[in-house]
Amino acid sequence: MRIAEKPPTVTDAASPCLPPPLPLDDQLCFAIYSAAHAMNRVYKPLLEPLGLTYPQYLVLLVLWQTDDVTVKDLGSRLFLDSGTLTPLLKRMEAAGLVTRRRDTADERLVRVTLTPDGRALRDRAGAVQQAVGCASGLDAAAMGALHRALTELRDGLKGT
Amino acid sequence: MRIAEKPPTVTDAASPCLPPPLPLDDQLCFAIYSAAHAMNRVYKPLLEPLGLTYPQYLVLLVLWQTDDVTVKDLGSRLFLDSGTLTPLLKRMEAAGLVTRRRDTADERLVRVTLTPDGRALRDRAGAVQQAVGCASGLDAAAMGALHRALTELRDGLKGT
DNA sequence: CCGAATTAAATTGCGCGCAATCGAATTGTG
DNA sequence: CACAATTCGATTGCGCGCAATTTAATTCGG
Repeated sequence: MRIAEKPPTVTDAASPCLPPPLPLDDQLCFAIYSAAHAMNRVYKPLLEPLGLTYPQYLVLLVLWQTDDVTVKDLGSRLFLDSGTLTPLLKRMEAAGLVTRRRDTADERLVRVTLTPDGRALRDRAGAVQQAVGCASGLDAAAMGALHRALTELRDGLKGT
Repeated sequence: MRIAEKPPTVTDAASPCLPPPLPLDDQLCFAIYSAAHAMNRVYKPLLEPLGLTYPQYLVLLVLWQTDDVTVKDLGSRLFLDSGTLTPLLKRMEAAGLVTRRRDTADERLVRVTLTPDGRALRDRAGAVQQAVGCASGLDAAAMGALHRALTELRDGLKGT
């Protein structure tokens, strides 16, 4: 079952015991991979004036919704672990955007909170989202369908 | 769940015409971002027995289709640059999967070719793709629609 | 021809992303 | 209470991914 139309160059002989690998451009994984990088390349120049990387922007999205969360909470929301988040949060703390301190009741937990500077960046995020939405070139319905399909795929893969 | 004291929303009043940022889970960029990482997490244990990372696997997908390509060709097909590909290809060369040598006619070019070992891995790639296809939990039609939408999005973002 | 502009890779530096491991704190069990 | 198991975060090591710069080869303009 091919995902896209038959590619021009490669001709598959009638299926042997093991099928030969699908060509690159027919594979869903590469469509996701390359779209993710393309998206990151759009965000990068928009976030640079805010002094943010894309993952740092995601952390702020969480904190703007729910301030004062643990590293574990952040990780479960962003699907990242402490190996990624700890140094990232330290850089954000050094930049004055968040504070990190141990929970007094349970000293295993590190609670992450917004500083006024981190909270202030919220105002400039709307323009970033708007710019990316325009750049996507998709209408709202297509974006919605894409969003649902990707979320379903991600959650399906997670269980596996 | 903390008691919600009203945050000092000086900023909301400051720019009333700009909408507040969408929540994380509503954003297409995060759906793509998290789906890409989920996909990578599925591939990793499947590729590990082959001694491959996912980007290395993508390089092989290109070479299995078209052997003997330049680094630049690889980059344009995978949307990667030499800063990523050069060390990656050196690791693949060290692993005995590809050879890298300067084009005799134009010494600026580095031509990448499969070794017998690299070519042999092709047989084991079909099983990997099959396993991922099953893990996705999507039917062929949904995968096809997703593939088309992502490719359109990626190419739309590229021009921007 | 010769020098300037262009092109292709390599290199450097930095920020993820994750597996594996560790140490400290907490919880569970007898 | 003791003590094993669990949980959380930090740390280490490695492989991307990309911007910026460098070096070498080629092409172009005069």
